[in-house]
Amino acid sequence: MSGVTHVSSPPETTGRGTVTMRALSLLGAFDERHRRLTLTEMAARASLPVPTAHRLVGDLVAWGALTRDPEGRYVVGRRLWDLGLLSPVQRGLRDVASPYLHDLYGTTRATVHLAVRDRGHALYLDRLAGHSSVPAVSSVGARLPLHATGVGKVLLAHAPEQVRVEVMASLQRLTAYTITQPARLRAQLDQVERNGYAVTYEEMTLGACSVAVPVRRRGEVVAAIGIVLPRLEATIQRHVAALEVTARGIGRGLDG
Amino acid sequence: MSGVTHVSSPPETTGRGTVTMRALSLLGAFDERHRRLTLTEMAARASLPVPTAHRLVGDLVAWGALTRDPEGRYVVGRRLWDLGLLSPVQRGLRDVASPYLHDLYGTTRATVHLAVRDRGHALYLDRLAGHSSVPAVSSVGARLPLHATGVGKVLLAHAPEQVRVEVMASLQRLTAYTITQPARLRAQLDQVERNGYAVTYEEMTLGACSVAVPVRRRGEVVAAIGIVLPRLEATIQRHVAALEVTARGIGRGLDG
DNA sequence: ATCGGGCTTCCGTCAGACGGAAGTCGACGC
DNA sequence: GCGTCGACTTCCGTCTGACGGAAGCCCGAT
Repeated sequence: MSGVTHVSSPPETTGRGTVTMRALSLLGAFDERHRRLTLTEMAARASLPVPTAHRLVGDLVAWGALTRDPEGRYVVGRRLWDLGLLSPVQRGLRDVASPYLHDLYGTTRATVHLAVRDRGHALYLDRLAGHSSVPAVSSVGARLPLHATGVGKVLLAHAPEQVRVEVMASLQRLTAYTITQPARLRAQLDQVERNGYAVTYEEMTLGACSVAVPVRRRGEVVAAIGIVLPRLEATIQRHVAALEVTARGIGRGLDG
Repeated sequence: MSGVTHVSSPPETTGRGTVTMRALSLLGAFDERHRRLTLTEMAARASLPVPTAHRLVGDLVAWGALTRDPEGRYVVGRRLWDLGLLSPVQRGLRDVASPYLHDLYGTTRATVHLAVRDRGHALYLDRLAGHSSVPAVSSVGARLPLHATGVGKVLLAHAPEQVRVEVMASLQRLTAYTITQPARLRAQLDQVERNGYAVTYEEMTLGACSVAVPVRRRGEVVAAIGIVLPRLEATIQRHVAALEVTARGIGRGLDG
């Protein structure tokens, strides 16, 4: 470790693109809405001629980045799943937090979330949902808006001003209760910072409220945890207490 | 979907290898024991000249397959994590099973495992461990031996004869209680098949016993779930009952 | 100041990528 | 059955972008 300068950011010659980039763009053809693709579809989504895609995909399959499902469609392979788990995308955080979250789930029996901020979104790192939990849109790996979720508000309240400005610029309405006025949101964020917790009332999904608190490491907010409930009533304080215990546990775990 | 023939398996010209393969081999340089690598290390592990690796890694970083950590080392990037989650590596199974497993955890407060057989190993797809749970070596994505774990024995008992033979050929000793005699193991597997559940007594890790049952989909064993406890005593039947309820739930969920 | 290890840039050579065209395969309709 | 169609796979002549040794750079250690 020494001469760490920087990888020359891609000049993007707008030409053909390197072979590597082309191969990667084929992987990029997969997303939440496209988990199974035919060769032709992949080629189209990656803007590559079919024979070229065919060659590259051959390599990807040989290595295990892709596999074919029973119908012959291509799907993301096991090897990428393995690699993904290796990613330090907050891996330390997930590993440390996991037992605490399960304990919390055991206590509350509510859907539990662990999220970090990824640019202008809340990135869900873990999610525990029992069977009887409130149905929710979240899932591990999902990116949800910062302004309409419990963990999102916490993360936003502790984000740099620049991020807040960007997010405020387009507050998408998701339900009748979504906060779409920048001023109101800003007021809430101030409260979140003061109170140390955030709440939402059906702002993301009807029938789902949430409470969330920050996870701090050496004082700095590194993540947020929250629970989702059908309604909050007067139970907020109790939940906040449980969440805070958990958050402190995780914070300590991160240092150890 | 039609002319599904087959991707010509790599003739492996033993030459330089395609660009794509080289890029992938750089990703392959990462594993559980090498999560953070310098450029030079990656190049060495992939048997590539440093300047070549540098160019390829540049692309991988630009695309998001790799990132640099604060110290300048390379680590698996967020985008691969995303992709990995997309992998159908039993994704349906994990998604369906998740709530059931959480319920089971809520009831037993023991470490809960969900695993499938991957060749001669048990591949752990999910793992719930509370804080007070028995410390265990397992983790999501891990591959553990079939002969020394609860879920492993279940999966092995329902595996094709060929797999059983292969596994029997080398029964690695892990603790003083690991079963290393093929005959004894085979007798146990017969019992597992008859009884419908498997148990282990500190065969993988000292201080950790386990009970496991198969998850069936339309009669066929597709996975196994199990719990880990400090000891089993006379509680086996109760745990088996809880596990079976869960397994049936998952099995039904898979069909729905 | 000097050294060494690792990262980055250069650039002349040429291996290997490229992709249009043609061949194959299976499904479907008549 | 036969023809059509869509999708996959193979071929192969062209030529581009990959290759990697050498040199330069940067930083920390001596």
